[in-house]
Amino acid sequence: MIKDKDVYLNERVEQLKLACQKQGMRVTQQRIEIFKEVAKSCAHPDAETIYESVKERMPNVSVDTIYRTLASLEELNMIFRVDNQLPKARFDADMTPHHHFLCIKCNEVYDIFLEPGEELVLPKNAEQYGTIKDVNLQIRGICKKCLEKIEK
Amino acid sequence: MIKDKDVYLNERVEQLKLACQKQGMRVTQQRIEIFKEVAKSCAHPDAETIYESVKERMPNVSVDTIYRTLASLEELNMIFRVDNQLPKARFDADMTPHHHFLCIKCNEVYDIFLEPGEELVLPKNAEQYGTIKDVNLQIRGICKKCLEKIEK
DNA sequence: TCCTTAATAAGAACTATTCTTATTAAAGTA
DNA sequence: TACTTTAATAAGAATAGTTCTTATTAAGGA
Repeated sequence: MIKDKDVYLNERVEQLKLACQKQGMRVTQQRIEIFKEVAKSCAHPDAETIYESVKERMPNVSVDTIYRTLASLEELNMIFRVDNQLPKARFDADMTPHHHFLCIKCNEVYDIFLEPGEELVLPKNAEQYGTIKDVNLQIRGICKKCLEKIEK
Repeated sequence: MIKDKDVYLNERVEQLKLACQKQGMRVTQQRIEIFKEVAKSCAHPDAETIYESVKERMPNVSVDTIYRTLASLEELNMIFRVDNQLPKARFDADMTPHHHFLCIKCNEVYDIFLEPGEELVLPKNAEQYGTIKDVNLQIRGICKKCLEKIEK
């Protein structure tokens, strides 16, 4: 049974509200709009993109609020920053464990989900360095779309 | 038989010279010094750190040369950029395949080498996204040193 | 409804990096 | 070895992404 996108989004917004209350953080309109913008995108948007979209609905929103809010959403564990070597930070609101394929041509980020039962095996001596908080597999390459363009 | 550090460094500098010649790039003093600085460090230094060190031997070296040279060394496949979520890019001259443990407290980067015979298993559907050029496993956590500090 | 203060808007400031331009030096040639 | 060409450099200005400062607003408890 496939969950409706709006239902999913509403659920996540409710989670955000609860998380805010738990942390004594206020549930502001900006926080909700910015979170929704990340949560409904599958493009792993950067701050500027989020700013442009949110501004359409909230014309007075400031760039600073975007950055500040993204940082607070990160602290609340509602979104995370996707590792990349580009100057702009990119964000992802899908907190289910997954990895990423980054295209070195178009900078698109694709999600890689493990198949059921599949599990990422860590290097044997990974734990000797300290307490592991987060594991991230980045696969860099040229995506199918770009490969097609090159062929032409 | 453990290879002497200086021997290793000289070997790598020779590789750099060959790579430059192959690409029609000039073997400049700056290129060599900057490369050596990255190659002899195990701290995955950032551009500023490299600049400060190189400046001791070449007082007139410019910040721009550091960045430009690091980019050209990257193109020559003599160094690479370590993924991280911090504002400063960090560099690694060890091109043997390995992964990283990043401490979220002190920002130290530790190398994780696979044991002989060990191999990183990629997600089954990783290849469906395109041609893979590079695979990178980042493990984020709190390093032993920082854990000790916290205990005290 | 009022009050407290966390969160915000606006724009200045900052930091890492890149660009511009005149100068230097690598390396091929005479 | 000196000469020539031009890639690479130094210096500092410029830019891009992000963060800070301060006055104002609004969330949410009283």
